[in-house]
Amino acid sequence: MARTRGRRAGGLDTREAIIEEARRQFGGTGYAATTLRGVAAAADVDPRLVLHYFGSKKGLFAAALSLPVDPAVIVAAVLAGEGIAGGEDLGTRAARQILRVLDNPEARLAIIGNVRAAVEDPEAAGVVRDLLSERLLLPIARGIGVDHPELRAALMASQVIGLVIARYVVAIEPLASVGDEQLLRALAGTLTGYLTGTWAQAAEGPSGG
Amino acid sequence: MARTRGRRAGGLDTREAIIEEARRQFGGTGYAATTLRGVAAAADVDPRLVLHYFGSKKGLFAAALSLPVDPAVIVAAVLAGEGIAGGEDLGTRAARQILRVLDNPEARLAIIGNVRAAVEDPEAAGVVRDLLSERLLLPIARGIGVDHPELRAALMASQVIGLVIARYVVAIEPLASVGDEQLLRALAGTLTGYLTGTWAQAAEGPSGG
DNA sequence: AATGATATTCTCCGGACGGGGAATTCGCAA
DNA sequence: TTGCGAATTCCCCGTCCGGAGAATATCATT
Repeated sequence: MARTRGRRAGGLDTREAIIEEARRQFGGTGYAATTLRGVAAAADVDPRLVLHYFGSKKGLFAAALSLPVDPAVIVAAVLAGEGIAGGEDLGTRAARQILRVLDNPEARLAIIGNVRAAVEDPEAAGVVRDLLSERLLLPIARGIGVDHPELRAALMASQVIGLVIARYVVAIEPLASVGDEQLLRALAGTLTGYLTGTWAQAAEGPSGG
Repeated sequence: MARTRGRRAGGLDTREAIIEEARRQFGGTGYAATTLRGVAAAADVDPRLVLHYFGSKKGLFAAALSLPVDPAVIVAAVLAGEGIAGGEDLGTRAARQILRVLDNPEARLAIIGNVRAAVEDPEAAGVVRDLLSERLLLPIARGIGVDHPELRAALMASQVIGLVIARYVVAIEPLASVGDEQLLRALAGTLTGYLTGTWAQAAEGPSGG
């Protein structure tokens, strides 16, 4: 607990410390359960300072959990296979990119925080929907010229969301601690099925039982 | 808004009305965002009455969102294929049962509420983990005698969780409004892959990078 | 008709939260 | 060395929440 009022001595970057702690708490406990007071306490700072820097709780959230990766880059990597050993199928490349992003602790916390917020708040849900489905997975599905690209993208999004929650939030074992190679193969199979499977044709019966 | 104090006239089942409204709110907005006062207001009742019946907010949650289906029955149905047209593979039968449960509005709200709560609260996460993974999907994986049943069950759980969130919470289109037949085929493929795929063998290196 | 149980409400409390006003102290430039 | 702006703190407010005590009206039983 700091005591003396006024500006602190030494050039410590307090603002960055607040952001870091906010990332940890938004990612670890969700939007609603994270309080300005809690972040401030953990960052050893007066709550008013958090507001001073970020204006509001939403401002803090936006500052802390803006994605440190560019979706377009990932899309290009998946479609072209650049920087990856050749010969892999599309689903494997997509799975590899997704797991690679989730391996970066900063990006992982940001993604978890956003997904958690999406479950809590409809507005945040829109952000996740736009980013994950429309900006990341839909371009991939469109890029390979398959039928029903939107549905395929949405299904992939569902698996990615489920993976994030099951592995990092609910922590279902042994999924939470499984090695990346094994997880990669499993996930690749699912994504391949969603991307290029032949299940997408509509049934003939109008309301068959 | 009711006004007169004391017991109401007529044999209306107020308790059931409260449970129904609680189910709607827990499922629709999550645990934290649901308030006793909000449920009480929607049920046209004094907040104290909710506490009188259920003791606490957690008590209300438990009463409202206890699953109206028995996991063991579903497991048996999937493993034996009873009541279902024969000749279907295991993944299709599992997918069919899952979608069937999600088609029941009461069960769906309960499941959504539990999944939402699992994302918010670690304790609720334990409940979901236990129910979905250990009581439902793990017995299925064990029942068919395949390797790594725990991992297969966890992966299936991740897809089910993701489906619930993507379809009903985040409402990603066209997944939210796709027909059951199409969704069944897509989901069946994934579950079959997780249940019987050959990806589960471990890599040879003990800690290879 | 009396009586006890139950359903239902009103009023209140302590605590936490998001946010704002204003004071204090430091860094930096003139 | 004076002064301005930024950083940091203390104190405050209104609101909402979960929950408890006590009063009142109806139901069920005798």
